[in-house]
Amino acid sequence: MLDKSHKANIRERGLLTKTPFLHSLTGNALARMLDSAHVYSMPARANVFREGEPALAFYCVLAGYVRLYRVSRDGRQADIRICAPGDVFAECLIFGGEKYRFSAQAAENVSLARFDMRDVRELAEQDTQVAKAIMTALSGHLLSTMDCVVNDRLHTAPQRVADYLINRCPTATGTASIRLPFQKNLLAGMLGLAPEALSRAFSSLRRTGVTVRGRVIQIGDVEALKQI
Amino acid sequence: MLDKSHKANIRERGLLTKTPFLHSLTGNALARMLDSAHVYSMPARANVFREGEPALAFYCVLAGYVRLYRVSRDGRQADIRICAPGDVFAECLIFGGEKYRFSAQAAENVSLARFDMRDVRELAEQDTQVAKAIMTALSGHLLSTMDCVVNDRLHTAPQRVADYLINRCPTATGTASIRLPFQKNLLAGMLGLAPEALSRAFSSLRRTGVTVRGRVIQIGDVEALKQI
DNA sequence: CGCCCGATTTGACATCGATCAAACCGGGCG
DNA sequence: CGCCCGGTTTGATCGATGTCAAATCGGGCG
Repeated sequence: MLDKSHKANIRERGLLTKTPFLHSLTGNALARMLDSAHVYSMPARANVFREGEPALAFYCVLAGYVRLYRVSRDGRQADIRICAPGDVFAECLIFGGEKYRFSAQAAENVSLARFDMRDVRELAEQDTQVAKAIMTALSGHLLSTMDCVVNDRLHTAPQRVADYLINRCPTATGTASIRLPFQKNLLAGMLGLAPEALSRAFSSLRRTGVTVRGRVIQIGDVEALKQI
Repeated sequence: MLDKSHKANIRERGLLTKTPFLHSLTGNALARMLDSAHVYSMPARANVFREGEPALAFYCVLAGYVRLYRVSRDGRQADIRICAPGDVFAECLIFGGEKYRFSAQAAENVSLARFDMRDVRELAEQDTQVAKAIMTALSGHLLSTMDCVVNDRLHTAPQRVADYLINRCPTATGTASIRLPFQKNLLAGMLGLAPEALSRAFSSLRRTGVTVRGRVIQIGDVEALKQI
C-alpha cells in the first residue's frame, strides 16, 4: 500500500453511501464512517495486503475489481472471492483475528476506501447501526461463500458457468446478451477453474445456444441454460 | 421439529455459557440470551430444518453433531459444515434473509438450544454485547468457510485428510493417537469426499505412518504428515 | 490501419476422484 | 458368544479437470 491517500471527497462519499454496506446508515453513524474513510488508488496487479500481515484495515471497492486469494505451499493460487465495486472485504477481521488470512490484489486499476480496523471496531461496539451493517455484510459473505462450496462440490464446470450467466442475466427467459465485467482469467479463478477449463466450458455451452465473442456472451435461450 | 422442548435448565445454561458464542456475554445480555433458549432433543437423521423453510430460529449444539448440507436438483447432497457441540448454526440468517438456505440434519442423537430469530435480532439491535457475539461467530464461520473453499481447490484428498488430522492433533510433533468424534461417513462429507475416497486417502497415508483401526487413528510422525 | 503482446483457445495427456459393485469388518443385540 | 446389518474397504472403470505446449485471437497503441 505504497500510495497516496486522501479523505473521501463528496463524490466518493456519495459512492460509499450508496453501497450495500453503508446504505442503511444514517446520521451520526454514517457521518463517522464516511469521515474515517480514506481513498486509495492502486494499479493493476498491486497487492492491497498479503496473507499474514497485521490486519490494520478493511476496504470497500469504489471502482475496479479486487481478487482475494490464498497461495499454497507449492505456489499455486486459489481465488476466494472477486470483489466488485460496492463490495466490502476483510471486514471479517474486525472481530475475527489479528492477521490477514488471505491476500488481496487489484485485478485492474482500482479505487478503494480504507477503514481503520480499530476505529470501526470501537464504533461497532458503541453504535448498533454500525454493528448491524457489519453483521449484514458478514452474513451475506458467509452465505455466498457457502454457495461457493456447494457449487464446487455439486456442479461441473459448464454448470457453474451457466449458473454465473443466469445470475447476471437481466431477463429470466428468452435471449440475452451479457458483457463480462472483467477478463475471463478472473472469471475462471472465481469459479474455481483453470482458464483452459473455463474456455472448454464455454465451448461446451455452444450446443445450448451460448455464443462467445471476446467479453460479450450471447445467450440464445435462458431457459435452456437453467437445465444444464 | 416435532419434539418437546423445555427452557434451558441449570446444566444447559452452564453449557451454553461456556460456548464460544455466549462466552463473552455478561449480566443482562447473557441472562436474556439464556432465558430465550429452548432445548430440544432430536434423534439421529432427523432434520432440524430444511432449505427453503422460513428461518424462524437458529441453534447452538449442546451435544452430538449436526450436518449442514444442500441438495442439488438431481438429489445429490453436499455438506457445508459439520457442527460440533458448542457450535452455533444458521446465525447467518439473523440479518441475512427470510428463508433457510440449507438443510440441517442431526448426524446422531443431538441436543440443541433454539433461539428465536426475531428475538435475538431485536436484542442485537439494542445490545452491543450481543451484536459483538454475533459478529464474532459470523466472522469465524466466514473464515472457516473460506478455508474450506481454498482446501477444496488447492488440496488433494490425502492432503485434506492429513490437514484434518494435524488440526486435531494434541501434539505438534512425534506420534499421536486420535479418536474420530463421528463416523467416517460424516468426515468424508465434511472434507468434500465420497466415503470411498476418504477410505483410499487413509490407505494412501499408510506410507506416511498413519494407521486406522475403526475410529482410532494412529499417527506415526506428525511432522511427516505436514509434508504431504 | 496494422502490428504486437498478452489473453484465450485448442490439443494431448495425466491424474484425481466419483460411481457402481462386491467383499469385508465390527459393534450392538439377542 | 455369535449373528447380522450398516458402515467401510477394495476393485474396476469412467468422466472431469488440471497441466503443458502450441496455435490463435483480439484489443490497444503507435
